[in-house]
Amino acid sequence: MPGDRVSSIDVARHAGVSQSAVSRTFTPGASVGAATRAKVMRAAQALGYEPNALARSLITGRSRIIGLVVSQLDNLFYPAVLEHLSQRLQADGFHLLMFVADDTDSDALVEKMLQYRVDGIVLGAVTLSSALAQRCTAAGIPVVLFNRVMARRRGSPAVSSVRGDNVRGGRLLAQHLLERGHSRIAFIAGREDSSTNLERERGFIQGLAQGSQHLFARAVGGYDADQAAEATRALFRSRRKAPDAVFAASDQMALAVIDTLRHQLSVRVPEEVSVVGFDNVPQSCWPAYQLTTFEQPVAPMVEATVTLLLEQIRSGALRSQSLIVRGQLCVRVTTRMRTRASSNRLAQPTDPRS
Amino acid sequence: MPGDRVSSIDVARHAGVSQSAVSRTFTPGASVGAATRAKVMRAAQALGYEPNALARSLITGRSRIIGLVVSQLDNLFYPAVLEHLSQRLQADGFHLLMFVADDTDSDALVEKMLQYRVDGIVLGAVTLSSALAQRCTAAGIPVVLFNRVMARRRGSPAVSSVRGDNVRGGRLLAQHLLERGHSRIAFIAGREDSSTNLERERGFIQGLAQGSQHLFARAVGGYDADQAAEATRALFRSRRKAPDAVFAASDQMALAVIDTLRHQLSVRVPEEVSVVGFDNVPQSCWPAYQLTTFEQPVAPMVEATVTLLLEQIRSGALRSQSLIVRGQLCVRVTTRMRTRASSNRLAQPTDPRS
DNA sequence: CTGAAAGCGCTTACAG
DNA sequence: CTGAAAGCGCTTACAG
Repeated sequence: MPGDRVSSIDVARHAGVSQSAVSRTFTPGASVGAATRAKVMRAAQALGYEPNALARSLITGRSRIIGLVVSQLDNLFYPAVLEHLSQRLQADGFHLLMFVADDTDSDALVEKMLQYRVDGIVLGAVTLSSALAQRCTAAGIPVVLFNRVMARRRGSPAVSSVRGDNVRGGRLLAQHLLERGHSRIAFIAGREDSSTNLERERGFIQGLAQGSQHLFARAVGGYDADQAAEATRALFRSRRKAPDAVFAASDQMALAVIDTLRHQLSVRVPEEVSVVGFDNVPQSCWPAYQLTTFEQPVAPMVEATVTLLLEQIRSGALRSQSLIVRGQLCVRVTTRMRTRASSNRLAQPTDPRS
Repeated sequence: MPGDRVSSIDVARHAGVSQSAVSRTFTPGASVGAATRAKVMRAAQALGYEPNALARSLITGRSRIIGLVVSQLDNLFYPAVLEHLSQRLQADGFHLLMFVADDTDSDALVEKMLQYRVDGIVLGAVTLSSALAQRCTAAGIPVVLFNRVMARRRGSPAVSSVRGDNVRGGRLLAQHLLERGHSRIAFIAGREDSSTNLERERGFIQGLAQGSQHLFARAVGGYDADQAAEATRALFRSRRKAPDAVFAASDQMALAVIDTLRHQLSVRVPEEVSVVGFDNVPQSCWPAYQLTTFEQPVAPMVEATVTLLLEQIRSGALRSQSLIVRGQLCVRVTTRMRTRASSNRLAQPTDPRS
């Protein structure tokens, strides 16, 4: 089989130079004479030589592999993240090694990552316990939590993280709903143990409080479309006690809420009920929805993650840093227009649009 | 830093055994005495030892890494594929190394994959030229094309592939539209150079021909939502010459077609126009759409891909095989009900549902 | 079952 | 600039 298993020694022999010369030719920045380099390149070409990155890693102690742990790729937010992250890393000569967290065997997962001697880790799995991050940090491998933070515990080292502005987003969403004159505002939570949900809910409640309101109703959707639909049915079981606005902690859930309202409960959005989400996933601007939401900007979040990671890899020192990436409110059409009396107390539950 | 850079020699010293004994303890199937194994395990635990997979790969000649080349993760079909594939491979002790094809530098991409000594490659990028597959095959690395086939050229070796039943799907979709009494049937193509589009269109035209019809109109959407929307506007520019049914070569495009029809052109689906797609992506069964489509079954396709790949890796022999995975027609509500006269000639363009 | 030793394919001081 | 040599951390015949 041509091209199979050719090593730098083969190339050296073919070119009539030392093996070191071959290595140097393929090491950026190493000093090789022009003539030598030319001979090596010719031989390499002829033999179809590619340096063995595994052997190189063994000696340099750098694999240029970043471990990526994901759990729910069905989350509409992640495909774009994955593509950006992979691309961005690739541009710097790093590549992602994928690990899927199955909830069950997170120990085996860490072991595998350590075995591959990954240079760094991006943790994008909601479900994963902080133990994983701890263990990798203990092994001296930089870890960046993506779209989540770790609950601080006494004695535990801090772990770097990059996330959207959940608290501020929640607050702005609440303000927006208040401005639009809503007074029966419900919240559908994501996974209750997740930092994203905690922060979004906190911000939202703060925002409501600024308008002297509190949550009218609350249900749990677990960041899952089916659960969110179920939560919606529960919230709207009684017409009399139904909310006039819903904040779902993710776009994924918000879209399910809208669908359930429109197609199953025959409730008009936004005429009868306003719905807002969080993330600004691509689907949220589909014409069928045009969801009002708070953006988590993929590119800046990826950029921040890569910066944090590479900075630690290059310096060789673990330095914990929490980055919050600013996003903005995207007002579209799933929230009704302003009522004449936009003070909360006097808000009219009717639709002023038409 | 604890746990940093501990090798089998460190463990051997700590346990008072030879380095070979340590290696054997971590090699499934190797013969080690129970006492030795226990000592080794204890020492390994104490030192936080994990065998270096890179060093192992160097000597075994197997990296247990599969290169995955993707190009458009925005395609709604791929997130599920990626998750399944990664999970399935992980169960067999393999992991995916991600490569994003940027259209521009596919040579550098192949080089990188060869450098990492991947054991196999899954090519999921539409855009990538066949040259890539050729080169990897030439290097003795098993390649499986996912969701595409390579145009056969004289002298070029065949490359394995796994795909859905595009031709049959296209034909069944055409039959379905004919049964529903349509007579002005349009097609919106994906990327015209892709094998998926070629096959789906061929099957569709065959199906129409069986009902003595041919394409009423044709436009190109390039598997892109915006382009598909544009194509829809072009197709429906003149009400008189507008189609009464549209087959978009992917669900992604079909959903965009429906949105454009409903929200921009005020055309009712399915009352005035039926729309069908291809893939059966998760979004196609969202209540807002309930798209009639032809399924590409993710799990079986992934399973076939893994089988093809691992079989070649294990045997060490490249064996080209083309697998077509059966799917089924998913009839939902974007196609109108049967007309009384279901013969094509006499089909009524009115909606018989209500 | 166990250990000593060779070797996988590289990088990188060390001399020259 | 160039080569000889050591060594990264493993696996695996080869003896015993």
